[in-house]
Amino acid sequence: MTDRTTPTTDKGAETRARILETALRLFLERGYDGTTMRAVAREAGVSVGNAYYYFASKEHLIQAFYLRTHEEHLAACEEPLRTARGFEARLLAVMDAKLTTIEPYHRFSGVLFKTAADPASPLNPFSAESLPTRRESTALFARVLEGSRVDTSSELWSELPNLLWVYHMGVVLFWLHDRSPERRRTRQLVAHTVPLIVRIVQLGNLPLLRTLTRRATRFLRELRETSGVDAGAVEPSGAD
Amino acid sequence: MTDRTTPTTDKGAETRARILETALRLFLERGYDGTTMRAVAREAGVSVGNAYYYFASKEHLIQAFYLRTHEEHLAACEEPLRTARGFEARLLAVMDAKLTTIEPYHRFSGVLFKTAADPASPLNPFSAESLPTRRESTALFARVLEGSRVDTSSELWSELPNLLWVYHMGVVLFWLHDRSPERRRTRQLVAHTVPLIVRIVQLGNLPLLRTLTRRATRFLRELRETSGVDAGAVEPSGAD
DNA sequence: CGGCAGAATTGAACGCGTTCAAAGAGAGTA
DNA sequence: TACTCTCTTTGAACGCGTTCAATTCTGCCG
Repeated sequence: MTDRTTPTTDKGAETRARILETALRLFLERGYDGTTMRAVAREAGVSVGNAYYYFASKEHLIQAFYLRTHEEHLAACEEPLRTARGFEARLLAVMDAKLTTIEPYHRFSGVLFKTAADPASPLNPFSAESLPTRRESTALFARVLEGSRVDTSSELWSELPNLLWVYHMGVVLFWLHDRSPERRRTRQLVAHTVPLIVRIVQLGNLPLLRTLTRRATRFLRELRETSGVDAGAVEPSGAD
Repeated sequence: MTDRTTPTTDKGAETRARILETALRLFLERGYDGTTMRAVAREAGVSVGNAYYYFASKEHLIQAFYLRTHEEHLAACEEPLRTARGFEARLLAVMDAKLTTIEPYHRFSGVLFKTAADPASPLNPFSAESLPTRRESTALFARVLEGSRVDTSSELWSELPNLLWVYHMGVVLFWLHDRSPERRRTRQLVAHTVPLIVRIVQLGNLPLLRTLTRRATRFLRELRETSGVDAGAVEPSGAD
């Protein structure tokens, strides 16, 4: 959860929202380190203690960002996933939407990732706390496949949504370190790697590579199942 | 660099070493957050200000850890790389050495990675500040290839050391989140992925896959060259 | 109306990482 | 010895995130 206390009164909910909006605004204006909890409280018209009544820490305010971009990304994918046909076009659309969605937050994304990378942080993408979000993301990639003409008999089929999620995390990692204007290099990375992925998935069905694919798939499943934070194999038909 | 000031006198060098050793000991005893700069200074018999004279920040003390494990890893690879033959055996040996080397630091590795993940941090593996270390690592993987019987005519040849370095970073990332006893899951990951990598490299030379390999290689090189922090293509013969 | 329980709010205080003006120590020079 | 320059060391002070005992607000019951 993002907050320590879910407000029970309307007034409380309003205070909480005011603190959150102020924090997000200041983060964008001054960056994470440049924003103090005292400043957030002052500009929101409350005391510091009150901010901590609704948010357990400064990091938890950042988490609100993460959730916001995630939801924006889901929304931005709706239209392309309804219209686009073919694996490549659909994957490209989803990745493009991701980069467009997170672009405004690049300047302080370092802090976001910094806390997200900490295995103990609730922001960590592998943590139990962010499991719902991860499930939604994985389901998104399942939908990418669903509308594609990818051979569903492939051994890789059931593991592909998870693999694509990992790929997408890798792209975000690259994006974080991308200092080129308008994140052109990340755009290039996507433009080059998406067709590559499409080709590899196709090739995975060749008789020559069957054994390799099977071994890889079996290991991936085992890895997922022995993990404490399994997002599950996402069957396109079962995804919501 | 790890320090702000390189001591010019013997006494200064001694003080610096005492602070560093105390810090590393306390980090292991109490963890990163449990260790205060005041405690480090007290136990080292100096003032807080003095600690900051030699180390720009608490994070810079952590960087000493990183450098230490890196050097331990290089040393641990010497013997296997002299004796082991074949791509698979050599890569396995290097990865095994890595996991063994970093194991003692797993309990506070979260903090290490947390700061390392920040693009602005000097600890960041992609930063200019850690370029020398990255070069050494990449050269290590070049040596893995050097003693192997991998077809050097492969388009992939010159990019492989960099790719293996990225693979090795991925394994470390996995390791950070691995809560299994003795990091068994990471060991499994290596045991399964190393043979997979060997196979893929071999397959990359098949006529059928030539085009794919060439496209991938060209993009990798371009990516590396347009990057501000290029570790360079490491030719095995030129590696030291 | 009075009283009360729980939610909401306060702000002083704590411990932390970090800074900096000032003082000390030591070596070279006249 | 006295002066000076640079390297080293000091510790009080600053601003930060965070905590918590105390207070105020709010709706509800008798």
